[in-house]
Amino acid sequence: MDLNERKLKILQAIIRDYVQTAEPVGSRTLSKKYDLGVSPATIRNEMSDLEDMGFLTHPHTSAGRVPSEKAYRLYVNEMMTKRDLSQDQKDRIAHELYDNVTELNQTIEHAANVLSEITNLMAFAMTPNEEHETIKFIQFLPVDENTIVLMIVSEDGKVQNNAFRVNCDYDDDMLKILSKSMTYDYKGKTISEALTGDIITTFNTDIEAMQNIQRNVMPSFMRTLEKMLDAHLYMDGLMNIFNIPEYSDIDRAKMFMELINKKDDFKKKLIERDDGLIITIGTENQDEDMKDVSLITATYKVDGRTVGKLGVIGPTRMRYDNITSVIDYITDNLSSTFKMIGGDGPDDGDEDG
Amino acid sequence: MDLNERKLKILQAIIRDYVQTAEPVGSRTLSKKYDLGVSPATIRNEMSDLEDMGFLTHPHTSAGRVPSEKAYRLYVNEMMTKRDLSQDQKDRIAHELYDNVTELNQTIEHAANVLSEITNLMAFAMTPNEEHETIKFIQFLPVDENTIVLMIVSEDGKVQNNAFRVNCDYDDDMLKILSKSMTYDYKGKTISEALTGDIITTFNTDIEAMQNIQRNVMPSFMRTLEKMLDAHLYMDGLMNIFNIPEYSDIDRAKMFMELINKKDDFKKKLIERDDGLIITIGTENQDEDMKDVSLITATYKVDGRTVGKLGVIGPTRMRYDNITSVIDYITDNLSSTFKMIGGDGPDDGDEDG
DNA sequence: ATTAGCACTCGAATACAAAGAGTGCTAACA
DNA sequence: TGTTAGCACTCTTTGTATTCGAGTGCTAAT
Repeated sequence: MDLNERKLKILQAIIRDYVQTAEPVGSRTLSKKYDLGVSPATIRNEMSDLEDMGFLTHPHTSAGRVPSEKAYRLYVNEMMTKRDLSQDQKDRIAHELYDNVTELNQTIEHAANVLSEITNLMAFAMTPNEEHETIKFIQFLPVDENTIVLMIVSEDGKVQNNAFRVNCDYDDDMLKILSKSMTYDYKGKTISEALTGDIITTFNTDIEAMQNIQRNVMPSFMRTLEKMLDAHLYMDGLMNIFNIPEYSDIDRAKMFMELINKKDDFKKKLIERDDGLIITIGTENQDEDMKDVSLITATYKVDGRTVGKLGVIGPTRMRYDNITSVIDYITDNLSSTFKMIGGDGPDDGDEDG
Repeated sequence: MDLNERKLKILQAIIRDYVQTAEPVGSRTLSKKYDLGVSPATIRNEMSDLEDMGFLTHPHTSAGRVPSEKAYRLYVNEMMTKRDLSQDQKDRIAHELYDNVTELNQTIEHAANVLSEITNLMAFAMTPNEEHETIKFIQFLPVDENTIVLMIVSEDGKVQNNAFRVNCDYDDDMLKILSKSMTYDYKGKTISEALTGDIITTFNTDIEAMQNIQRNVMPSFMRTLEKMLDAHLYMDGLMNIFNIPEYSDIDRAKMFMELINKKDDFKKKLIERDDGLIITIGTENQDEDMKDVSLITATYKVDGRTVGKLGVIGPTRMRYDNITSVIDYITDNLSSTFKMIGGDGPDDGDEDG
């Protein structure tokens, strides 16, 4: 049996229709709605073949056909064409990503937001994983006699601060010396390197007190580095699941919510995925509890380096063509936004693998 | 007609039962489950009276009785007794609020988390509204030739930073002078005062360039102040709604979600509420779309000053006694935690209204 | 004043028939 | 030989009684 032109055309029509209506598609409706040039009976025969080939399934005898995962995969690989975004959509995206951009994280949050609004799905965006980010400077600031604020700034201008308490004496000058010494030693190192603990700061003035305060400060310093390393995951469009027929059953809705509510797990899954535009359909996700959702992720770049991911998650029945087009557009725009924010001097230097 | 002892006892039993089961309570089940010492027929008569008095309603003729808002209000005002928390609950709360506490915000987030887990409702916690918080110092730090990081620290050690771009020349020393001068002028002022724009910084060295950079920096400074002022709202336990019978209908679940998903609106509602433990039941909420939920909020304090709110939201049928006890316990513990973090030197000084 | 008894009500569950959408097969047709 | 009309068959959905049960409200007896 051969996947000839006509079978493809019929399969495509079924996918289109099912994606839109979420109802099994029958031969009669198909022949009425789409101009296929053959009778329902012929379509039925072809459908039967397509089912034998594994592209369609049958909820029960007297129902229409539903595309299988294999069909979606074929569609995504072979039949899908890139859509142009409407001017309105383009404007909305540009508005969210370019207007009033002061902070990286805010822009990424906006990206998740606009993606969910356009696709009507649950969308997410992850901030860059800072592993290869280099430290620019470190500063300790006194708040009161036992609270210190630590601030770490990376080359790209990302800031992480942390207030913590210590149980030893210190004064303004000591913190200044500490800041200076540690900046001297850590500047240019990546965060991962800093976290190994191999870097040891020594002081010209070998006052006991200096070493003491440093010892006291190190745990918080490490924790702050860890926090800085940690990618932040923004999610948006949770509400959309209430409009998706697949989740009109409260139990299914719950399962879906549980899946993405374990944020750390979900983040891990995202980090593990390959770069570029990746589509995994149903059981293609090795994860048992993702076996009837599809996940689309893409990476955005800064200075040609892959830094963050964004995407959508939803039922396998989704508008793969529209969604991938939107994601493409957003990642492109994000990347150019980040060229703007993230230091324009292209410090094209050593990037260690 | 008089709300005698027996009526109260029956009403209380009905409330207890309904809160637990979410099913209308009949006279027969009531007499079986609770030791009221009277027959179902008597209970029926009393129920009828209670209905006339507005404490019970009747979904339909042949159903049991359901407590009205008025009944819940009576229960909350008169019949409710404070519950002791189980040791397990106390331990969980202590664990979340005391262990590994380095940051205020994290502790508040944990408070929302543990509150939702214990009550099985949607819980929230709001960071202090910083209106009366005073500024401790202001610091501008260079990142690269046109990106500056601004950091504002309050007396209580809260930090807000912001990276932004400016279009004028500056160097390290200029930013140092700027930081020093502005700190001199703003130190001790509340954030609201700072936001009025009445404070004008002048420079000893009247170099043109200094004034120029300050002009460039002010908009971001103001925005950062605003951000600092903005209370952060943490929510937790959204998933719980899937286990609440009232929201087993997908449309109701959606309505509820929409209510709390407009985070800014919700935040505003919370800020507007009075201090202390406040319970509003159903239509007692002036808000139309909150007419069938109950909202319980409480405030926690730092140094005797009311600073933040937390609470739960859910169907009017909720365990008011358990919940208020838990909230009481958490706010007490939060307050003492914040005595710990927020500078132990009691700087009992001028607090301007 | 309390309670047993009983008729009555109304929603929920059950059963069953009819309708409708769709398939699969067969035979006729171009 | 590929295509199509026709028809029996399947299975869900919808509608309609019918029954069941929990519960009320009233009355009369205690």
